[in-house]
Amino acid sequence: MDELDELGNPSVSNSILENLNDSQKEAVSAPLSNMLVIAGAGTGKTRVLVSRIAYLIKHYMIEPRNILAVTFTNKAAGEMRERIGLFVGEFLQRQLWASTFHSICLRLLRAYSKQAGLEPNFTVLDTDSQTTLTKRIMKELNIDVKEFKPSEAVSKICKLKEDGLRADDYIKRGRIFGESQYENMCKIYSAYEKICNDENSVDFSELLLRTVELLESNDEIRALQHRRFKEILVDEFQDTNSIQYKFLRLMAGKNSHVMVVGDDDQSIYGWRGADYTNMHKFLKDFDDVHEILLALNYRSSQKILDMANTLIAENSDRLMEKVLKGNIGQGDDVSILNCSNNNCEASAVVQLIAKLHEAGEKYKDMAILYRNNYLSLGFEQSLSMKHIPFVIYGGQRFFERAEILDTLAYLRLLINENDDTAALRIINVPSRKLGPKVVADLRAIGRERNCSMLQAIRLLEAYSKQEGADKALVSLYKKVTPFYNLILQMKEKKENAPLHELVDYVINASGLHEMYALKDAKEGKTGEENSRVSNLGVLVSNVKEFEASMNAQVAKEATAEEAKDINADNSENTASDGEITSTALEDPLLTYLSNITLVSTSELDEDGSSSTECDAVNMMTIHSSKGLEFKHVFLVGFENTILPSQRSVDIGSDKSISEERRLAYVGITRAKEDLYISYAQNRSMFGNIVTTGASQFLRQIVRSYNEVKKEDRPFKIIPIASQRY
DNA sequence: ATGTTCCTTCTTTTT
DNA sequence: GAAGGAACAT
Repeated sequence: MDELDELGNPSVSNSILENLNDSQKEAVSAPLSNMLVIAGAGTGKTRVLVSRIAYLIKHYMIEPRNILAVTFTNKAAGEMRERIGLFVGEFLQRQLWASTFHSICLRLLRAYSKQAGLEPNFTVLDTDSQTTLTKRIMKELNIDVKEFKPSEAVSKICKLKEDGLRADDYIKRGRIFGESQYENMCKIYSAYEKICNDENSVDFSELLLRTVELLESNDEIRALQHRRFKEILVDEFQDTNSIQYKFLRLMAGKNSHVMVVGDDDQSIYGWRGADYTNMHKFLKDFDDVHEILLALNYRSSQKILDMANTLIAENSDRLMEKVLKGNIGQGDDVSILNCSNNNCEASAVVQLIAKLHEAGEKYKDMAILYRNNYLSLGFEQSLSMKHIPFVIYGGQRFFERAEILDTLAYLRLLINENDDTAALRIINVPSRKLGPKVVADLRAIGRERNCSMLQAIRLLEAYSKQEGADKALVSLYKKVTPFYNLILQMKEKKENAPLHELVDYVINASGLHEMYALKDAKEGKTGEENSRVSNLGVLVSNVKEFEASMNAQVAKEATAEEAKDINADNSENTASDGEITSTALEDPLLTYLSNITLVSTSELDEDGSSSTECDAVNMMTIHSSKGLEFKHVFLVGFENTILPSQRSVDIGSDKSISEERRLAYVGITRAKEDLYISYAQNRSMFGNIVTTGASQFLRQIVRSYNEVKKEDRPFKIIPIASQRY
């Protein structure tokens, strides 16, 4: 290649386009325009996205700071940044925004908190606090939390926010035909909104909604974003919900271009609002959309792809029919294991794993995928019995553990003393003899004076020093004094010590350490890897890690500032959005807490450590396997009532079954070389034995090969009889 | 205020 | 079958 660019230098774009196929090249090197890339499973979607960004920077000379890349998970954002760094170097990579919808909104809201109607130190409400808060509201409104579950109310609030409806809008809208709990929801939502505002906190959907409202109402801020973000790229576009779509439309200006990449066949989050028809809408709402299809699969053998193609062809609501074509050969037959019950399914799978390992395969190249978390149990036991190492992804998450949430509640209170939700969580944890009575008294004062519990205590402090103070109030103050002093001491520590010392102090001074040590001891877990005390330790080291990365970032930002000064001539919008980049000036605790709520999982698995390096069999739900690939895949519990789930069958709509079928499709397309699909005729579930049998999806696949000679089918069915191992 | 026992519930999950 | 929550007793 001796192509030269306009300046007569060898073209840098060649190295970016190297090793891409024609349609990938077309996407990466397309002219600056709006683009919809439909990328089937394993067709190099992320690669195209990363290469496109590199191409924008190196070929079109777009400044990294004018590029916004949106992903769904922090993990995906991190990977993307890393891979872009390989192309354009770390210095340029650091200037571009690559993060999740929620992180972007958080950043914008911090920068424009005043315009968005928030105090700058607002906190992000995690799911647990959100449910607790809602429960509290429902109890105060005398709504039966058995009949109408707080979690249902929470998801309703989320849905309403996703539709852009505030409590007032919801009340104005009135009840929709067939809508249950409308009157209750009106009350709950109004109260919820008020408390969040009073407590200066926002939940996840609020991050999006508030940003959308800000951009809609503030022409200046919107124009600023338009000037800044010339190129916007979105990964996993089939997973966007309506408010995220709205956000994208608002962020894109007349002269910006948006490139979205997605696969409607892999849309498996419809149940939480994702709407893959946004891909369709995109074509209508954005001008001159350049459409590109990636169908060449680099991941799986043809027989695996044939199974996947046959399955997904049954879906009638696809936006586009895609037939995945592989380029790594036919491969082996897919094995379908017909097991008589779940126990022999587990032993058969484990035996196969052992056999593969004996043949020299690595455990970490194998994965067991299942529809529901509880299905992992039998496989865990069988693997343990054979002393085969395994890692379970998902399950209970580190930042959702009680001991961690307790610690975080103390920390949140130090940042934002309006946060009654946090205060209520820990005022009596560990026990300080501050029961419901004391709490009710404090909240009564709070209501009267329109302030939070902590501020109520402060008022009490001043009041009880007065002559002739009310005895009941003085005794109330005496009761809460130790707690109040504890918080004051923590605040002092916060000012005078590094973050990790503060966290360590909070854990010990609060008595949480002692309390959880006792609990561990009772369960005989002292010193164990997963004990509560060790989790608290992990939290402290996580804070240390965060501090270290913050310090590194501050150093880098300083050099970046210098560089900016040097190129000051090209600074049309340097000053105008400078405030967004100044994360370094923020309170480190505030930054840490926001990060925690937005980042939480994935990097830290259930041990709280990043244990990716060891050779162990991977176990996870099909949902969490999206985007991953493994040499050998065991797709287990491929049964009626499980996949498709009973609930989706009960709903009875094509839509709900289609999503389950896509889920099965995602599972199948994770496999590179070997795919084993297993099902049991009988399964013991929740204590009793249920007859399940092969999934309707499997029967459909098999049926469609009825006319094909056995040796030409892409699969073989192997009966596994009940026997003892 | 707290410890005990019974009863319910039981997708998928990121942010 | 296990875990978390609510009602009940201490």
